[in-house]
Amino acid sequence: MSLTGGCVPGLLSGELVPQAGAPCPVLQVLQTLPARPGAGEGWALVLSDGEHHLRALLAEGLHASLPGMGAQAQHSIVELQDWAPPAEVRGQPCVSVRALAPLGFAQGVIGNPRSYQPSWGPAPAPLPTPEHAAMPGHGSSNTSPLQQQPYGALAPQDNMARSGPVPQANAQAAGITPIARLGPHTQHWRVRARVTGKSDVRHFTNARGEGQCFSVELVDREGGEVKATFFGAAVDKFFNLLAPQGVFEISGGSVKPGNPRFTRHAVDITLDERGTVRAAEDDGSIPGVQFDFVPLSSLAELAEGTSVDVAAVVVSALPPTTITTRTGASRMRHAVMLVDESGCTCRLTLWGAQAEANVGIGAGTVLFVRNARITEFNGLRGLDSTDTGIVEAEPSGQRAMGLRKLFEERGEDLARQGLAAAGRGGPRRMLAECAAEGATLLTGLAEGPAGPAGRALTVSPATVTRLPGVEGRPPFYMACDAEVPAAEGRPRPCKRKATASGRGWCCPAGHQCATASPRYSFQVKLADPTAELWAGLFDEEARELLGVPAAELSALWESQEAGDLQAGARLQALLRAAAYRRVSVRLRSRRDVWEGRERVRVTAAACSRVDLVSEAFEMLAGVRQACAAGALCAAGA
DNA sequence: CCCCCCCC
Repeated sequence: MSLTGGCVPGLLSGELVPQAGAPCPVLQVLQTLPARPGAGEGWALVLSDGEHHLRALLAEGLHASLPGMGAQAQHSIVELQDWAPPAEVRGQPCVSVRALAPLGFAQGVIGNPRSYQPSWGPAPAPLPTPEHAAMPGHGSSNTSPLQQQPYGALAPQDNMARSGPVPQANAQAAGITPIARLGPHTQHWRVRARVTGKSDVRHFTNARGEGQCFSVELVDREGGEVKATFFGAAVDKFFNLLAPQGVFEISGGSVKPGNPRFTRHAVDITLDERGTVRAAEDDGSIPGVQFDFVPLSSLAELAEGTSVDVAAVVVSALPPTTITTRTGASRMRHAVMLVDESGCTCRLTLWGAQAEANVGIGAGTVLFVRNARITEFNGLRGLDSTDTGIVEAEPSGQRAMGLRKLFEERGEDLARQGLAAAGRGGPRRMLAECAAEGATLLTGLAEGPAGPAGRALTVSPATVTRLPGVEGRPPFYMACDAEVPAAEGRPRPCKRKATASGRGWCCPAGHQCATASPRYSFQVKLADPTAELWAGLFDEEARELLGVPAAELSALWESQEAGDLQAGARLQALLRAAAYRRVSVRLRSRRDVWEGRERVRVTAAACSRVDLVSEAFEMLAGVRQACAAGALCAAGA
């Protein structure tokens, strides 16, 4: 079983029609999405023939023929059994599917499917495959609209004469260049586009002196997207004019290849004061903001810095804070934890204007985020808002409703894992890998700028096989309550080990306090099928494991010391309940010197009970990968 | 021509 290579152009041109007795086109589901993000009418699919992809609308009720409309259907292989000729939906040709059947699953995306629109890209257009030629209705495949043009060879007027899967009903107004046809050296272009994102003005200093710029994200009626950046005097001329959601004709700038580090598009536009921008009539033919959602589960596989769109619900949020940047500027920051239907959680940090515009978001808020950047902190993947991105809070539609339902059903559960969630967003490791990381540290080879510390690795599940007992050293210490200035925000407690001194407490930092607070600190033994490892747990992680705060346990401990047998029994019960518990832990190895000898200590940066639902999703993904050994497995196998 | 920085 393989995909019907080359059938996408046939489907979009209307040349490929359902025919009794003919083989059905076989396609891969790249994405499932509401037909109109935010408007909630039925479902659409992005389907791929391995070379190109198209949007397909599903007839009512048809989504039930797929194994699931969330993460489950992604990458599945389907057979199109019946469909209507292509029609234009919001400026995009779209095939309406009347009947389809699932055939199986594949591991990841097959081939390198690209947009069906004629493109100038450097890679040669895929040629029709033999299968393609053999498909009924494909007799004209040698007139593929995807033949290449050299860079810059395409003058705007050529566009009109060129056949292409963009229906001629889309014929451009005179002199308008489709964004999709902007090549890295195209000159004399004019685009008519909607502003879907707009940055603030950025001031900078470089070799040429002081400068300023701002950027807008644009989409045109064919769905082509590009970013335009205005420099110098063009900022004063056009910043106020270019209102978000407005439609404008823009020309007089230069087009250059997009640097994938800085843009999600193939080319970038830059304009100076010689550029022109004028407001154009908004006749509704240009789509609004287009989201291209990816599941949070996919973030682990994407490169850091990649720009993505996500649809998710907030399960917990820290209060927004204002931080001072290295350059002394002040900037609002709002970190929230997201979950989506893939079952994965992920941090999202909103910055600056995006944070200010959304200060009210919190647990239960559904967010559609466009153009979020994948970042990593302490080895944990997360998302940051970007200046031309979009954060849409509480969108309408079916997808948003699904997320609200997810929050209602599992929100409390997920919020408890909250910002301490271990395990999401990075590949999962086994304990043997953590042990190996520690061994490398002892060689000194792994020493990075952060000193003798290894990477934080997520292990899930690991089983707690040894805990402190009720005899000997208590599993907590008395921490100094003195307030010390924090890097940002409110002062934090000193937390150093305090010793009783007269009526109060004192600590190695020289603080004298009336009170001190118990905090957990103890070692546990963890086991998984590959290794056993001792790891240190501090207050928050230990509390996750034991289920009670250190103050409660320390009170029992002291009563026990005073001979209270009942307290002793309760203490024992608490510790026993945590034994053999399965946890997700984030472990970091550090090298230090103790009693003259170098050693490696492992501490838990996060610890939470294994989340069975997330676990199930990941196991399901593993089963699929195993099934897919070659490429595919039979349906129902 | 910016520029992915900002914070835990």
